[in-house]
Amino acid sequence: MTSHVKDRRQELLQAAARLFREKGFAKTTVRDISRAVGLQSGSLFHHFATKEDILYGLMVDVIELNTARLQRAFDEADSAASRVLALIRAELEAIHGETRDAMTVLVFEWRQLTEGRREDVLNLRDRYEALWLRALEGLAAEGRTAVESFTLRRLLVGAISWTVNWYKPTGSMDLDTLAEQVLTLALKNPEA
Amino acid sequence: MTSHVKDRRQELLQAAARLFREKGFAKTTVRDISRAVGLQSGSLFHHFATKEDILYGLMVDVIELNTARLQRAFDEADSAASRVLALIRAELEAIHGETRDAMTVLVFEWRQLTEGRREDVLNLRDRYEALWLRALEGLAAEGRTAVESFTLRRLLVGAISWTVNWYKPTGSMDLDTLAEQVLTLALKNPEA
Amino acid sequence: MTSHVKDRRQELLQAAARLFREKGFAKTTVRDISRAVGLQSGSLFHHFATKEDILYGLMVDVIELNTARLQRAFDEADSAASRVLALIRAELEAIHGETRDAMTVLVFEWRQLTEGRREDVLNLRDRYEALWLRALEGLAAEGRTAVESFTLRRLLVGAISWTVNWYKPTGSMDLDTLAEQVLTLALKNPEA
Amino acid sequence: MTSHVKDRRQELLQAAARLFREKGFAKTTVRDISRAVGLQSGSLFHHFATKEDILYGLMVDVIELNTARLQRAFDEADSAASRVLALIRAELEAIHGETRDAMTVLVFEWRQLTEGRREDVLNLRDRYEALWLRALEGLAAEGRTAVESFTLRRLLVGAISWTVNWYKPTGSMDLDTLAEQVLTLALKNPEA
DNA sequence: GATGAATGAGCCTTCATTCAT
DNA sequence: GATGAATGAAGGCTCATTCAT
Repeated sequence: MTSHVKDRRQELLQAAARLFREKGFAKTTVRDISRAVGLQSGSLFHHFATKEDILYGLMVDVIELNTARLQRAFDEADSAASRVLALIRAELEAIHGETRDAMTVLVFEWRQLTEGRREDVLNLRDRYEALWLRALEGLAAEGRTAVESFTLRRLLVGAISWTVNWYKPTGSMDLDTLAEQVLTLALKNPEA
Repeated sequence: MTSHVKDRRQELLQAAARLFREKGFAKTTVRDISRAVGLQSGSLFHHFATKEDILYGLMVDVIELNTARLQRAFDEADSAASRVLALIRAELEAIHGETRDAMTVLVFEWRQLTEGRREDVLNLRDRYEALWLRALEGLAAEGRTAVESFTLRRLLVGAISWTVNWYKPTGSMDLDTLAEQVLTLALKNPEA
Repeated sequence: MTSHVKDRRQELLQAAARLFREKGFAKTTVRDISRAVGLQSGSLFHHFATKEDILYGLMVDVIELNTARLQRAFDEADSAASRVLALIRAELEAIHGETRDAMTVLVFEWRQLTEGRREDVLNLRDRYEALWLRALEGLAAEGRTAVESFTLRRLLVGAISWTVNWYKPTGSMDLDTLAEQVLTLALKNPEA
Repeated sequence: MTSHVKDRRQELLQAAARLFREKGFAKTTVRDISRAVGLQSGSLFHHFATKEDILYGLMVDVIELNTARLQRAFDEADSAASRVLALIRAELEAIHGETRDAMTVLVFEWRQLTEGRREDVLNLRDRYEALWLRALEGLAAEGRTAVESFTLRRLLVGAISWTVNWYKPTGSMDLDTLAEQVLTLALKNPEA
C-alpha cells in the first residue's frame, strides 16, 4: 500500500469519526463524509465497501492505537497504584485527546455495527481489558481496593467514558487532576 | 383526556422505548412502533405529530417518574450515607427495573433530539440533579467523600449509567449489593 | 383486497410488462414503471416490495392465465390432431395477443429472476407442459409424429416462441395459418 | 495489429461472452470482464471504447465465423436434403460447440445493442440467412417441404436456437441425432 | 380516531468511463 | 499499454409524513 493511499484512508476515517461524533452514524451521510475530504460521493467505494466498514474501520484503529498506548502506560509504571493511575490517565487521554472523536463513536455508535462486527470489536477489546484487570488486581493484592476487580473495572469504565459528556479539557480541571479523582474512587482509603 | 386515550399514549411510549433500546432510534421505523401496538402506520400520527415527539415524550415521562421516585428516596432516608445509598439504589432501579427501556434510551439516544428539545430535557434533569447534589453535600459535610460533590456526581452517574452495558439483575449480584458497591466508590473510607 | 387495489396491481403489472419488453428488465427503472401509471417512484413500494417482485408477479400471472387457456383448448378438442392444433393456436395467441408483453418477458427475462424464483416459475410451467405432452402423445399414438414427443415439444416451443422475433399478426399471414404451418412441422405426413 | 494484441482482444471477447451468457450483459460489469483476463478495470478501455463495443464485437465475430462455417457446409453437400442437414448440423454446432457462449449471447442479448448496432448485426446475418434460404429452396424444388421456405426457416431457427435452453451435448442424444430430428420437422414426408 | 395509499426527499451503493501517472 | 483513484449520474429502496375516505 503506497503511503498516499494510507493517507487517504486515514483522512476519511478521521473525517468520518468527527461527523459520526457530531451528528451520529445514522444521520451522517456518505456524501457528508466524501465532501469532508473533497471527494465525490461514489469515490468512497475505492476505500470502503460500505458505510459500516468505515465505522468498523475507525473502531478497530482506535482500539488498536489505544491498546498500544495502554500497554505502554502499563509497562512504564513502577507501583500498583501508579499503574492504575497511568491507565486511568491513558484512557482519559484517549477520550479527550487526539482520538476523541473515534473514542466517542466507539462508545455511542457501537450498536450500529452488525452482529458479527460487534463481536469482532468485543474481541479486540479483550486484550485491552485484560491489562486493566491485571492492574486492578495488583492494587487489590495490596488490599487497597474496596470493590472486587471486575466490578470495579466496570464501574470505572463507566465513570471514565461518561466524562465525554461533561468534562472539557480546556476547563478549570486538567486531565491529571481528573485522573487522580478517578483513582480516588477506586482506592479504599485514599489518604493512606 | 379520557383514560383510554392516555392508555394508548402510554402503550405507544412503552412500545417505542423497547424498540428504541433494541434497535436504536434511527433504525426503528414509525411502522415498527405502530405495528407493535396494533395500529397502521398513519394512525400513529393522531397521537404524536412526529417521530421525535415520541422520543421526547418518553424521555420527559421517564425523567418525571424517576424524579418523583428520587424525591421519595431522598425524603425517606434518615442519614447522609443512607440517603446517598437510597439515591444510588433508586437510580439503579430506574435503569434495570420497569423504566429500563426508557432510561436506556434517555442515555443513548439523547443526541437524536433536536437542539431545543435537548435543552428542555436538560432543564427537566435539573431538579433531579439538585437532589443528588444536596445528598452528596450532606455526605461531604460529614467529611466522608474524597471527591468534590459536583465531580463526584458526574463520575457516579457515569458508573451507574454504564451498568446498562454489563449488569444483569438476574445474575449473581443483586441490585442492593451493586448499590453498595457504588456507594463504596463514593466514600472516602468505606470501612469507617 | 378491494377491487381498486387489484386494479392498481394489474395496471402496474401491465405497464411493467410493456416496459420490460420494450427496454428489457435491466434497463427499465422503477421510476419508469411508476411514471407509466402516474405514481411517484416510492409508491411502488405499497404494491411490490422489489423490482424483481414485479417481474415475478407478471410471470406468475401470465403462466396461470395461459395454463387455463391451454386447458380449455385441450378440453374442447375432439381429435388428437385438432387438439395439438388448438394448443399451438393457444400458445401463439398468448404470444401475440393480449398477453404478448408478459409472454415476451417470460421468454427473454427469465434469467433475471433469482435462483429460487426461477425454480418457482419452472414448477408453475409443469402443469402447462404436462398438457402439451399428453396432447402430443395422443398424436404419437396414432403414428402421426415423426419425432419422439418430448423432443418434439422442445423443438415446437422454440419454433413458436421465436415467432415473437419475426411474426406480425397484422401482416399477410393470420394466426390460424401460422398455427397450421407449425402443425405441419409436427406431423409425419401432413397430407395424410 | 501485432498478434499478441489480437490475442488479448480474443481473450477479452471470450471472457466477456462467457460472462454475458452466465450473468447477462446488464449484470456483467466491466470489472468482471477485466478481472477474468487479469486486467484492471481501466485497462479494458484500451481495447474497447465502451462496454457495448465488446458485445457488438463478439456478435460480429461469431456471425462471421459461423457464416464461413455455414458456407463450407453448404458447399460440401451433394444433395438438397444433405445440404439442409449440414446447415442444421452446423448451426447446432455453433450453438453447442466452441462458439456456444457467443451464440447464446447473440440470441439473448441482441436487444441490448443500440439501434444502429442492431441493424449492423442484422445486415451481417443477411448473407448467413441467404445461404439457408437457398438450401431450403433447393429442398422445396424437390417438393419435399410442406412449409414455404421463408416461414420454414423462421420456424427452424426458433427450434434450433431454443435448444440452448434444454439440449445438453453430454446427454443421451448426440448432435447428429438431434440434427436429424430437426430435419425431420422440415421434411414433408420424412420416410420417403 | 383509524386506515393505508401516496408522497417525495433522500439514502447507500453501483458502475461505465476518464485520466494523470 | 497498464494502473487504479476518481468521477458523477443513476438506480433501487426506505421512510416520516400527509390526507381523502
